[in-house]
Amino acid sequence: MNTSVNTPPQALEADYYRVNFITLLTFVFERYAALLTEQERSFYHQFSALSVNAQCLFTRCLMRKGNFFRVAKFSYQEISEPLTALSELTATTLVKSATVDDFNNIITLFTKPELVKAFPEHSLKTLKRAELDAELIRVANDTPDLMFARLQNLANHSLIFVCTQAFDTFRLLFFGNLRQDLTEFVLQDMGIVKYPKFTLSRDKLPFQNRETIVALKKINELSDYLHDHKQLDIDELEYLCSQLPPCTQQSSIVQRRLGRLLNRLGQRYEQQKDYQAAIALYQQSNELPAAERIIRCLAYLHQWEEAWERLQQLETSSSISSEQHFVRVFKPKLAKKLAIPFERQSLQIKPEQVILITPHTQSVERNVQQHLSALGKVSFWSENGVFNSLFGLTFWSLLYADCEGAFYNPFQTAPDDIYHGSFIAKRESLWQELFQFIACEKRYEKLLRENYRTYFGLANRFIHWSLLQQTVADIPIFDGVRLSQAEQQRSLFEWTLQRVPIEHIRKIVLHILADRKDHRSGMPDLIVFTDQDYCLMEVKGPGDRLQNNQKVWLDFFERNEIPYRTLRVVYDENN
DNA sequence: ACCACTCACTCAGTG
DNA sequence: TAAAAATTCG
DNA sequence: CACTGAGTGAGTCGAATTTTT
Ligand SMILES: [Mn+2]
Ligand SMILES: [Mn+2]
Repeated sequence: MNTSVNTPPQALEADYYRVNFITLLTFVFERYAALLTEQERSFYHQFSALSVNAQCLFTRCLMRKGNFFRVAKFSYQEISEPLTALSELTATTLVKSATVDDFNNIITLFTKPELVKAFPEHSLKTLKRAELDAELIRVANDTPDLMFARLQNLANHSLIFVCTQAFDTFRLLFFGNLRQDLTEFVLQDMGIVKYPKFTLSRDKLPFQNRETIVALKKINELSDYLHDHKQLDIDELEYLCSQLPPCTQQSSIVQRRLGRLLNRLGQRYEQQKDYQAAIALYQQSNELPAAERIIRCLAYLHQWEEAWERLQQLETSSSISSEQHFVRVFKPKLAKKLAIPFERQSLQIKPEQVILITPHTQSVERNVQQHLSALGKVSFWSENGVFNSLFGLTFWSLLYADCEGAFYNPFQTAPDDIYHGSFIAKRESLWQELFQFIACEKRYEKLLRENYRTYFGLANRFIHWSLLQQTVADIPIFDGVRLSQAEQQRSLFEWTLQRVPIEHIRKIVLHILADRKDHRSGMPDLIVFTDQDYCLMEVKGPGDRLQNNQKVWLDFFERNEIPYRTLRVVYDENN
């Protein structure tokens, strides 16, 4: 795969991460001092008062995974005396020496051989690591202090606990989320990720009150918990729900993330067959597919009238493709239960084409690509990548418009309001201008090429540069195809512009624009190029079926005369 | 039911 | 959002 | 004594994860 999206690494200062950390802290403190707790302000001030050495050590801890560390094991060139720096840290409230209560967490800081040697009186040698941990925890019930002391000794009394709560708040305020961390800085410093120029909003800050911060941190905590615990019974779910932040008149970001969390909790209740509880959660959610799930739950509960009522309401109120599709599918089922007459309005989608090919170890999609190449057809496995990329290239000027509430930190890959209903309205004049501009096919094609060249490699949520840049030479399958030199080196981007009518591209990206969230996925697996034509091809292996969002896209292709087909692969067992 | 492997080496037991 | 080095287990 | 099989310990490997820049 081509890697020319990147540039060679730059040299960094020895304490680059400390500098970045201070940048982050200062950024937040300057803007949000009023929203911080006393503890968080003290976090900032205590850190600022540390020696450079101690600042480095503390930052190193925060960059690592977990809350517990064994500083004696750290070996950093730029930290001259880690244990001295550590004593400086333990004198503050930033870091606490580990206590016997932390025993369970501490043992992971030692390797298996170390533990075996440290506790020769217990035969640990033959145990697997997980069993070893469990066994140690078990025997530590009898003599916890002694065993903890032995580990703390072994580690030169450098076992510490670092509470990340305060830093989490700073991260949240800086990034607007808790997914991103200090690595964003270094990736940018090294030139591995480059961002387009955009101006940060300064007047209106995204966080206006403490409640928003508390709510988001709690939502994040519960989400993580759900992620790590796949099996939860109803009591546990109830306990989680009792911790949910109130959803009264919250900021839009809380609304969205709380909605997603409510949906996940609702799904767990559905798995436990507690549909009443699930409905109660979905009703508080404004995120897809809450409305659909409520109706499905009502159906599970045999509350047909209520379900019918809500379905009809959804049919008239929602213009979202996936919800309309749900109505189309579910309405006949409910109507039948209620003995209401209805006319079925099914989608007009071309039937599957069946193909028999010899099985390989590769994926079905690659198999089909190989098959196509034998027929002299060039194809790329692009899924949503190509058209989302063309979306980004088309609407680049909207995405990076200088607009209040769009960009809050230097590491965003899309404006913050990209999924808001008001996204276009807020950029109305630019939008009108651009719409006029791309009305002309020549101009539009030129714009796409220009933006591709000008912005190539800049981080953007919709644009997958490395995919656009791919050539058949990057895909091992095409060794047998006879292609001209030019075709061999032609990028997917070029193939697309040369084969796909600009009118088709425009229709598709406008459709994505109409609902950036709902229409970003479900596009076919392959884009196939023939002499003059192209075709979008969804591949289905044995047992695979068209998903709803795929059907919606195929329906769109049908109505807009965009060439597509669904290929059903049957493996030839004789080979 | 168990689970990295190889390699060189020791050592007790056997004929 | 990349790539390589280091660590760890088995 | 020659041979065997069990056990040991060191070193290494691959895969997965974590850390670094
Ligand atoms: Mn697919
Ligand atoms: Mn498929």
